[in-house]
Amino acid sequence: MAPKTYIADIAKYLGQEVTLQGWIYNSTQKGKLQFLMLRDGTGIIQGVIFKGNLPEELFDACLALTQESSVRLTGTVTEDKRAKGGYELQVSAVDIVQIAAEFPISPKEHGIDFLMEHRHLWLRSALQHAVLRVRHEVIRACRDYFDDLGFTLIDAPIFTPAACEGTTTLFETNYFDEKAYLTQSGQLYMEAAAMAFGKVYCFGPTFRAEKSKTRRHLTEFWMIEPEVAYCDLAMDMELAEGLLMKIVERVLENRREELLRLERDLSALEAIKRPFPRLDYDEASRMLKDAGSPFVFGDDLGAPDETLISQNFSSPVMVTHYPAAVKAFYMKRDPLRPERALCVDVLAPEGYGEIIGGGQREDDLDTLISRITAHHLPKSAFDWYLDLRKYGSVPHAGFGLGLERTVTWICGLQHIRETIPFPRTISRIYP
RNA sequence: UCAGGUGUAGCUCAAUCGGCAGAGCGGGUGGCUGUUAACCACUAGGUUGGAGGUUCGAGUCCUCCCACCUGAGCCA
Repeated sequence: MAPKTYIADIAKYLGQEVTLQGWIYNSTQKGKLQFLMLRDGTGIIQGVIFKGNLPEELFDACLALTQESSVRLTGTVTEDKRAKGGYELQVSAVDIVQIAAEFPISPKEHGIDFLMEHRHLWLRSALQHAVLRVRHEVIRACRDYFDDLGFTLIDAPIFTPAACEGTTTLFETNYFDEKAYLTQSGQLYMEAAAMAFGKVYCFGPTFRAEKSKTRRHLTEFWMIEPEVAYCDLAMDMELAEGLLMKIVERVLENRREELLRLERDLSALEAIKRPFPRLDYDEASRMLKDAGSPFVFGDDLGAPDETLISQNFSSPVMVTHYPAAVKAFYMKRDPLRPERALCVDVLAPEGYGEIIGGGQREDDLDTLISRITAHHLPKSAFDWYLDLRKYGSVPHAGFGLGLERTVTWICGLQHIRETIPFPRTISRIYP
């Protein structure tokens, strides 16, 4: 009985007989020869079937193998320059697990809507493997980064009683005949956790019911949100900068092959260096005005403005001190310029725009109460949050990193939707 | 919600001025011992997004509707 193995480990078995278990990625016949491209999730290898080496009925049975049929192939591993990857399997036995029905996704071109309609099958393709493996690496880098710094992972709830930020749209659910909402951010809960554990982060899904139809938006996306007690804006920015460096270093170290398959320009990632450029809102405004943007001083930066600024730098740009009026109620004001918030947005380079938003939180009870009133938020829903300012309030800060936007940038993709296994957008909840 | 665009075979797309509904791929059948999106021959495959209208005649023009795409606003 030949040992079972994975294609990723095939080099160890050169000259030996092994059994591989997988699916037919593509196949082609040439008379008495058949070539079966087998994938098993770890890689792809070509199986060669020659009529003279097999019982005739087995050779004929293999002719019936369709794309994505599941098979166990047993054969000898050989080296062959003619094969992609350098190795081949000289097949001696075939165990057909199932003959697949006609697979909708052929090796030829398809439109994005068709592919998304078949997302559950599209995941089998090489490019989607590459993107989702980079996603996995980014997640691992984030978790390792915070874990190594002594942070505690504290999961935030997904059902929440009220908006974290009053302006945006919430998904409403019926929670035993009461209204509940899907979370827009774990931040307020992380503030509670930071007062308990000092350094914390959460990593979970986030929901926004905004009717945004752009390549940067999903209705369900994942965020990594650290929160640190006794932390000011400058320390917060150091933390964010370190996280992004860690992500970039790790994907360059471990996912080079996937990035190259995605035709990512690696030099753009290799060019990223600390310290990242830091601009305050006034400097950013001047840059936009010089570039001829219709930007109005006092407004939030629009998507084209973010693109314009980030294109001027090879590393992510940190834009700070936005007008408090355009930011959330919990942002702490700059004591030197009370009309400004102690906040930071990090814009990814190459025009990718905002991937991080964060800053220092308002830690004074009375100020926070007046902000909640001014924003017309239901105070009763925030009683627990206000308790954090009553019982040992300290300066603290944190940020949220949008995972899919980060992966879009790292992979150099045009659109965010391929960076999550099953995207949810305003027009898609299937499959 | 607003602006622009698209909708034709399973998929990707053609169809001139309003004049016979087409190709490639994929599928099926046959051929080939080195294919990489193979190649060659044959073959099946259509409610042109939907409903009205104009016309001798509509994939094409008009009205309404639907779906999707790309942006804006909002945001990560």
